[in-house]
Amino acid sequence: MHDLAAFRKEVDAYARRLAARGFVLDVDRFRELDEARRKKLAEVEELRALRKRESAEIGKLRKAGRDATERQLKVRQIGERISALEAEAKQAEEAFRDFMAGVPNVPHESVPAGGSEADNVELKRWGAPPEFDFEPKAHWDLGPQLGILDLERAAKVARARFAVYWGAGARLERALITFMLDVHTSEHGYTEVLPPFLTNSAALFGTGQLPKFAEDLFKIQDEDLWLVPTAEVPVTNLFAKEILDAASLPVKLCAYTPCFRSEAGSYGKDVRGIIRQHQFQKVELVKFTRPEDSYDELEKLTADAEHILEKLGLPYRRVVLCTADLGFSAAKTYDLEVWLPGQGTFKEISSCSNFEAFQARRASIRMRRAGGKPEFVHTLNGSGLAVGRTWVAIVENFQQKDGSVLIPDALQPYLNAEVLGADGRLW
RNA sequence: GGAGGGAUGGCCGAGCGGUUGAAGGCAGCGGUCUUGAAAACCGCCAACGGGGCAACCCGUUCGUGGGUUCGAAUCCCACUCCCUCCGCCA
Repeated sequence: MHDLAAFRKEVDAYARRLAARGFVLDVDRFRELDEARRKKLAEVEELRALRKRESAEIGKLRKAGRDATERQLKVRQIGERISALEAEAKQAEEAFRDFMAGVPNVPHESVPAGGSEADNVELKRWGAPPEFDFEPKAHWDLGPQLGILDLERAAKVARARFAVYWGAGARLERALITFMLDVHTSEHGYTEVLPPFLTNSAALFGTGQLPKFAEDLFKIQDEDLWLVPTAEVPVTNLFAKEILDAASLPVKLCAYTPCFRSEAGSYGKDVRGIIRQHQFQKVELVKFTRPEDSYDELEKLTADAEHILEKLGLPYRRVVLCTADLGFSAAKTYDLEVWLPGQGTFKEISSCSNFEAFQARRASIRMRRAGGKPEFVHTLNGSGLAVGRTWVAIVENFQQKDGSVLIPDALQPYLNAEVLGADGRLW
């Protein structure tokens, strides 16, 4: 959601910036809806002011023991007109709000212009892709071979695009979650939270998944509850409708949750293996900052996510998304892409964004400086990291010729092992 | 699921249907005092929307949505959430 006063004042500038990300703002429609709404509002308010004055007069008359029947009749008629006008005003307000709710955030000035994801810009690379003296396998071959990944049985108990991890595979997933949370809390200063895995629609509106992207979500039947597509939703909304002390910012939270996505519209993409699943595990980083600090904090948050990859020795690159590839709520996004030898490509493993005040306005997350007025905070979040894809990256990057997988040093204490043997056991 | 109690400003908390946007306290801000700080004392302090260059004016908001009334924080109905007790249960 945008700052209405600013938006109204500079609609054309907003339209230009929105066009850069491929969104066509209907400026005429905006003006029409905005003016209609304000006109109705003014009418209603004028009548309400009149009624207020008249009612007070009646109060005085009656206190003085005088008759006010005539005035009462008159005010009753005003009341009827108010009711009628209120209904119209409400309708105009809703039409306007629906319109605004569908307008995405505008890209930050530092975001490269582009027409598609092909225009995203690589900013850095870390680590060298491993060299193999054999043909490296993809995880969808290696996992089942080791007996640690089972997609057939997952489809039996759920459906396609779910996974069952067995033995060392399950342990590896769990170790990664704990490892990531430990690093973020003890080395990067985040506070761990364990939020609900279901949220209501107000929370999803706050972060921007609703109303536009309902088809990407799983919903509980007959309840106002949805499975979380990312911990961003429950964690960002933790402070919805609150006013934080500016001195307490930035607030840095990290959370593990499973994430549930219907993946409607992604048919044919990443069909093999566990790259794209209806359920996956993720450790998420969320920050609430003062507006002037948010871009510095985005750099730090992204570096925090990168630190996990570096500790695990996984080669990756950082990409800044171009205007066309930006998500609905984001003003700027860095994607971290990990090298996957089985597929010979970099694959997104983390997405770190600054939403500026876009989510804060939708969810009403504010702060107050000493003695000042409430101001909207800036919100940020990023994966730190997607656990399932980290699992894939480890299995594919550290595979040996015999099918065993070397465990990165940083993870060894969590698995109490140095290698995941060709027999699927940890040694 | 059953019975009862509750929801008011950043926080706590009062509030006969008619200058109540709402007492009081805490916190915050400004000042007096002090070498400085604390204490004490004085003053200021809700949010959102609309209008205006501005001073300012108007409206809305006391969990949410309806209703009664000339007029609702205050009365009625429904719902949501929280607390206590009972039942069931990881």
